[in-house]
Amino acid sequence: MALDDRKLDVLRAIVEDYVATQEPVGSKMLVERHSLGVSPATVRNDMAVLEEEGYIRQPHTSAGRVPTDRGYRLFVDRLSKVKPLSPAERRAIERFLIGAVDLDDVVHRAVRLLAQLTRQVAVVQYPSLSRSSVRHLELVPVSTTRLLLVMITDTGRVEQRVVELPEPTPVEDIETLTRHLNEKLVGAKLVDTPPLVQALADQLAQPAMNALAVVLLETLVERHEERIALAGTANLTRYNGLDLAGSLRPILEALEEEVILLKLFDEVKAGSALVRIGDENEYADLRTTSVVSTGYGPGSTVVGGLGVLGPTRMDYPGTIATVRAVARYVGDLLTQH
Amino acid sequence: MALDDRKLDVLRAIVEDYVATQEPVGSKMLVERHSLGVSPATVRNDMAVLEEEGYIRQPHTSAGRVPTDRGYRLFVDRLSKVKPLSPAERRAIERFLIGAVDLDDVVHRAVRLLAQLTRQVAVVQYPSLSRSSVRHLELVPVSTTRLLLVMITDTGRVEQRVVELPEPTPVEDIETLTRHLNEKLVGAKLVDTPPLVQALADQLAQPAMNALAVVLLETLVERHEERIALAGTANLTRYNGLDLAGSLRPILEALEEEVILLKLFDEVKAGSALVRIGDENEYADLRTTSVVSTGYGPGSTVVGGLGVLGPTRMDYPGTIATVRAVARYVGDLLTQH
DNA sequence: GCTAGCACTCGACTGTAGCGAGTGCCAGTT
DNA sequence: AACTGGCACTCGCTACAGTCGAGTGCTAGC
Repeated sequence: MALDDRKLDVLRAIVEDYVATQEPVGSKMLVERHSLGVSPATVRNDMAVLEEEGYIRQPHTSAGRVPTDRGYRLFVDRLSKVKPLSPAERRAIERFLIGAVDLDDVVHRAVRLLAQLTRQVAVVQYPSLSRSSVRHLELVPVSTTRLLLVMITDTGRVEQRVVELPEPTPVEDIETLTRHLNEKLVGAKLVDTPPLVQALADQLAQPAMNALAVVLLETLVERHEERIALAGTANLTRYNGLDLAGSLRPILEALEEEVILLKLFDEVKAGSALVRIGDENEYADLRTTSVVSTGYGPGSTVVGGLGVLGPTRMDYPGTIATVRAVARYVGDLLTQH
Repeated sequence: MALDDRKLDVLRAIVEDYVATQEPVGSKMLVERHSLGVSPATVRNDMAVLEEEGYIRQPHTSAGRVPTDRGYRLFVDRLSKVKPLSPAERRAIERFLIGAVDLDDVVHRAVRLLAQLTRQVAVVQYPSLSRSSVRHLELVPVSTTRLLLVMITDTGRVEQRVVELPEPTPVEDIETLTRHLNEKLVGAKLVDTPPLVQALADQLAQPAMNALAVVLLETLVERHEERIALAGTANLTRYNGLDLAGSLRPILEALEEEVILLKLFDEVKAGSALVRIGDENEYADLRTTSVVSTGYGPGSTVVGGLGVLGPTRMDYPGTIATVRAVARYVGDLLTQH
């Protein structure tokens, strides 16, 4: 059965009220607070239909209605209007991010800002290595058989690895190697480097280069080392109505697993927010939460993801607006650095 | 009044039982579970004295006794025997830390291990910059008026900063500068670098070097950039008997403040554990918790701190043993890298 | 198609009673 | 002098019954 406009209005009103009060909303309250132009009884009939269709449900027989995941989904897709950021928020974002001195700083500031503005848990992925390109490579001799490989990417990330050399190698050779590496690799996307590295190794046919190639290929490209920053876990205590051990612990545990967090950003695009509501989340432990995420990067490219995690009963329009705004600012900052 | 041996035995028994059961312990239980050789009534008299002296207290008139912060302090100082690590734990530590590939990896593994073994919140400070020395400096030109300063320390930390040059500087000059910097600074403790940098700036009297000197002095030395890794916040949900908003939130908030966490390691020494119980903590929000911390580093030097935070009712001997063991292994690992 | 009215449900809250772990004190024993 | 057994007392916890009220579904009427 198709839902007519009024039923959709009722659903919207239920979601908005429930998000605001965190209490099941009844028919009387609803007509009082929203000018729906009909009586509570009519609303009750509409509610019955909405419940039958699975958009809302009753916690107990004698309680008001609460949106289901499906109800939130409909709300997000069709009912919510975009909520523009207040000038105050906009200023807060600018002021907060402007003083960042390096990439670490940008990420840390962004994640704290996001947590503060949304009053939820914020997650920011560092610019992904696989999506970055090489700006500079440096080989630092530590001993005659060991050197440190330092790679700097265009997004400002710095990665280092220890390389064990198969035989003592004079400093001059290392310097030549550095020059060769930079000539070949600077400017290349990380995903495109493997053949280049291989070609270089074949061309030079030098033990040191071979060891280096192994490290480059294995640790930097295949096993993409991703990093994550997290903030606002204290906001989880705002969900009242959940017990400590039962509900909070699994969420906190999930938040400590980088693998899980990274999956949140798997399908993000720049500019538009991705919303996963309750059951739509891949991980069972996060099925009581919703995740709003988006991609960021210079222009409209995506070098990493950021987002917010909170109860399914969250202010979706506001959260979406904030997440997108912060992502845009972070992207802009990256182009400068 | 001096406490005789039996009263101290009673206190020890109370602490051990309370830590094990998390429930106030009464006189009857106590004589049943420990062979004290006296009757409950006698124990009650002893308890009355211990309470008068402030070592234990009654949550309610008709409840058993619970140790006070003062009671735990006495227990830690005089009553607890060192608990040696089980071979299983020892093996777990070795196996877990052995595969670490770089500093980040060491720190992350250590903090997770610590959280897992103690079932509490673990905190590990990255090797402090101010206590490290310079291994290598690199200047990477980004544009003609901007370059990236990368510093690698002997503990494996890599720090980078963007330097704005006052005027376009040719690449050759940058290379000379790099050579000079490394000649002067490599091997020096970071705290000792300011006069060296200043001398170099005076000697060269070059605009680029001056800009560089400012960045080096200000960001790397004066404002010591410290980093922290955290794990096991989910273990906070094990404290039952605390309410979400009232008790958990302030702790989670404190854990997100790097400044607060760093203070935990202010006075650590290598080899011995520092225990701060309840009220002894500087920050009001952590007055319901205890912190066991120690320093780590190659040999008996201290380059950073690590520790564990949990309820005042924690297993002090076990926690102290674990914290010290992990610190020793981390220190050893750093000497290898 | 909407509304007013009504009987019904059921969670939240309140007050009462009984239970039991634990205590303090005192008189008696070693 | 130190310890013990006994006893009256306290008080939090649980169970239970009763009341209240928000909210519902249904039906008859507009």
